[in-house]
Parts: sequence; structure tokens; C-alpha cells
Amino acid sequence: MTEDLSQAPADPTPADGQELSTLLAHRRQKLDRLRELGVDPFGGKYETTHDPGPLRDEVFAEGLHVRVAGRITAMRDMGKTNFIDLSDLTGRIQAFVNQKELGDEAWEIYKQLDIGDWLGVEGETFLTKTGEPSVKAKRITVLSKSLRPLADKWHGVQDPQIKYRQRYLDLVANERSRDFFRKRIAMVAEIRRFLQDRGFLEVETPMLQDVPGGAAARPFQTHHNALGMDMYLRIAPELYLKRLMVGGFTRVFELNRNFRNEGISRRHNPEFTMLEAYWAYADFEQMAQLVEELVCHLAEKYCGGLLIEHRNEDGDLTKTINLSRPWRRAPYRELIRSVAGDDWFALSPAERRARCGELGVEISPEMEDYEVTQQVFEKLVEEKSIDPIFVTHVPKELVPLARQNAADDSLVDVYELIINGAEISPGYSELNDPDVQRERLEHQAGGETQKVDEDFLLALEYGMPSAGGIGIGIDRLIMMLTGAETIRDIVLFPQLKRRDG
RNA sequence: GGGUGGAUAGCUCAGUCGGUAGAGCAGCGGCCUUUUAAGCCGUUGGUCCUGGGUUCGAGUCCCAGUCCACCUACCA
Repeated sequence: MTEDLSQAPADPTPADGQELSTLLAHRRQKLDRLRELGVDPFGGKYETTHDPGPLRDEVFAEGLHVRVAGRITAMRDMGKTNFIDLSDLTGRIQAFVNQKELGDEAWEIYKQLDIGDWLGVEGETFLTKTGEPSVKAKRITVLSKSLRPLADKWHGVQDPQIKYRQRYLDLVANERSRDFFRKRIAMVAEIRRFLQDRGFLEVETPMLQDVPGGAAARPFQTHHNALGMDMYLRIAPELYLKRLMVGGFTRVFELNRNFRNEGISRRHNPEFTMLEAYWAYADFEQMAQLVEELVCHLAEKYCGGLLIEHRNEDGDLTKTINLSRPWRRAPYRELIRSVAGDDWFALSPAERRARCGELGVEISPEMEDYEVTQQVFEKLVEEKSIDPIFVTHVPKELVPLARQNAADDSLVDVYELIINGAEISPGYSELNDPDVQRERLEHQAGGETQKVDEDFLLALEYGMPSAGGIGIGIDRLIMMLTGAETIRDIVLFPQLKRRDG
């Protein structure tokens, strides 16, 4: 292996074998030929009048004089007439390339083009005999020669290694992927607009933190050379957003990346996008209302309504989520009783463990009694709930940092929103008593190596307004709304294990 | 960590009972002036993941390893 590599010529991927080198050589030959013809194969400025997708699908009319550009994604060679598709993320438009229309000189240039090249086409629009909106090429401009072949035009990129590491190839080849990301981009922009319309200010707070706080998670560690100090990538923006509320930002949000040093799975990427929003003088029930409005707004605007259909790659319907309002609200204990028996909370801890066996819920001996109940909740309620449920009346053990309910101090003023078998968003009535907050944080820090953020506690002593707060896992929300079965399909460059070199 | 499945042409995939490697796409050559997975004729292209083993003979069976996907566990 090593010898082969050292003897190989200046081929960028000698290991790919002889066949690929042949394909590469053909494209290099055409590159040279373009230069002989006095054409810069890597183009330059090209002013377009339209993008391919909108020209074909929105504003098309016959007889327009247009200049469009895109990547050649299909070539249908009929001899003296060729039909080619020019594509980008906006869509595609067909160009009609005819030797007589183009002239012999430009035709010779055209003959050096391949699928994958970027091309500008100028000419009149017309409809072909089959009714396809097209541009009759009068002039062509080479914008970039592609020196490597694209994936199979029909099956697209299937290899997950290529799909995620070389996302650009996936985006060129797979309409499903393009659609996921167009929707994600539109939805994220709409979330910002939705909150801004309600008077929320978007801010950016530190991702490099001295004391990582605001969530229970293991952080990534890094180091600042000039300051000579270890630092952490944030696990949540919460403690900084609350400082801003102390400073008078009464409606504030941040929509950006957080980092958690944990396992990777279908639902977990080590860096993920989260929305956190805080609303002064509100409580968790108003936050629930806000989330419900927001998610329904997105569904109606980008998913065609409140029935969200999930389909697999073959287009078969796999799941339907009904977001019709109002969303169900149910107390934690009631949900447990409905799946584990009305007598669940009357049982002894030992009896509850025995019941888990009957229910097929796996538990481990080290679990506390409330964790046994939580396990039942996760397996039999959360994972099986497709339509939205706001889980309320949550026991305080599960959310130790939340504000206690005024009437029942075994509960906290929190909701947990479950959709599509996963927690999408928690909402809180925020704790703003600095003494209670200190107590909780110090207690939490006692068991872990976690430090207490003294600057945050100091800020609270100056007075943070009462407030409601929410977090929304944006990646999981997008998965739910688009039907993506893995987080990798809606994160442009998901984290992968390093490839062995 | 445990389990299941997978790795064959540049891409997407077949490969029967163990008998000398196949298709479509892409490429190359030819025909074709309204096609759209264009079509037709011809053609190039292989370390069947790696290393052992069984066998007259291994893509195929056995063992070990590497990588990938999914499930599960851990973490929270």
C-alpha cells in the first residue's frame, strides 16, 4: 500500500484506482482544450438576470431575454441539439443548446463541457414541444470546469461517508437533502422573525466560558494561550441571558450553537443548535402558549398545515403527527398512571421495580425510586407519544434547579413538551431568588466537579425580574417538522469519527 | 461495551449449489435538430475490504481483523 502511494503520479487520489484516473484524464484534456480555444475554464464575473429555480417555476414566460447560470446536472445529447439542465439550490432550468443557434466556434467550446461544470447561458426563453420551460442558448460562458465526475444521476449519493463528509456532493445529487436544508434555513429565519415581531431581542453571548453552566452536561475543554487559562465551550447560554435580564433586557433570545461532550446518536450531535428565550413577568404557562404558537406557525407556513407527514426515501408514509390546537396538557403523574396502573404511586418502591418487569421496562439496581418512575415515563410515555403533549406538574427531583410550585412544594413550575417521541422543549417559571439559586447550584456542584458561577449569583443579587424561559432543541424541532430520521440529515456537517489516514 | 446487517467497476447495485466477474449510470467512439432517468449501435474499466484457513478450485464456506450502518447500553 505504502509503496503504491509513494510511486503514484501527482494524481490527487491515487488509491481510487486506474478507472477514476481515466475519468479525470478526460476532464483534464477538455480543460486543456478550452485553454487552447482561448477560454478561461474557471470563468469570472457573470451577471445573471434570474436564478434557475424561480425562472422555471415562478416567473417563466416565453420570449424573455435572460442570463442564467448553474451547474450542468444533465446533458441530453441529440446530435446537433443538446438539452442541458442548469441547477443550483434554487432549482433547475433547461437550456436548449443548438449548433446553428450557437455558432461553430461556441459549439466547439460547448463540446468540451461535462456534467458538473458551471455554465452561464444567455438567450431567449421558450417552451419546448413537451412544454418544458427552456432557454435557447445564444451565448455560453464557462464559469468553472469540474475536474471530477459527480455521483450517479439517478441514485445520487448513497454512501453515508460521502454524504456527510462531502456534503456538497449530496446537495448536488439529492433533492431530498436540498429540501431538508431549504426548509431548515427558512424555518430558522422564521423563528427569529416570529420572536422579533413579539419584541424579543436577539443577542450573542459567550461560547467560550470560564465556568460552563445552565445545564447538566459534560463540556468540551479548551485553552486560552495569552490568558494562560483553561476554558470551556458553553453547554447553554442561560446564565448570560439571565444576566441580560438583570440589565433590563426584558424579552431576549439567543439561537445558536451549544456543545456537549456526550455520545453521538440519531438524535445527538456534539454541537447542536438551541433556542433559549426569556420573557420577563411571564410564567411557564405563557411560555407553553408561545411555543405552541411558534411551532404551529412554522408548520402552517412550511409544512402545508398541522398534519405533519413523515415519509421514507421511497416516499412511503411512515408517520403522521397531528399538531392541531390546543395541544394536550397532562400532569406527569397522570401520564404515569395511565401506562403503569392507577395504583403506581401507592406501591412500595420494591413493588414498583417488580411492576417494571411486568411492563417490560428495563431498570438497574442503582436507580433511585424516582428514577424508576422516570424510566417508565421515558419508555412508555415519551417514546410512544407522537402528537404533542405538554407534561406538567413535574416532580422537583427531576428538575432540581427549577422554581417550586407555590401550592405544592413537591412540584416545580415547569412544562416539558414531547412531540414525535422526544422532548422538544422545556419551559420554566424561572427561579430568581438569589439565595435559593445559590443553594441549588452549590448542592449541584457538590456532587460533580462543576464549579459555581459566582458572577452569575452576584448578578441575581442585584435583582432579575420574574420571568418565563424556554429552550427549544432546534435540530430536533426541524427533524420533527421535516421528517428527517437522523439529526445528520438536517445538520450540514455533522460530527463524524475521524477517518483513518 | 453487547447484538444484527453490510463492504463487488468512478457511482448505484446483482452475483444461484463453491466452478475462471455482471447490469444500469458515468466515460470513450458512432448515429440522431424539441429531449428530460432521451434513444440506438459499439467499447474501455475489477486488489470482489485486509490477512489466514478449508478445497482440485473461494466473490461465495470457516477464522481473525479493519471500516460503515442500525439496534441496545452508557452519558445527560
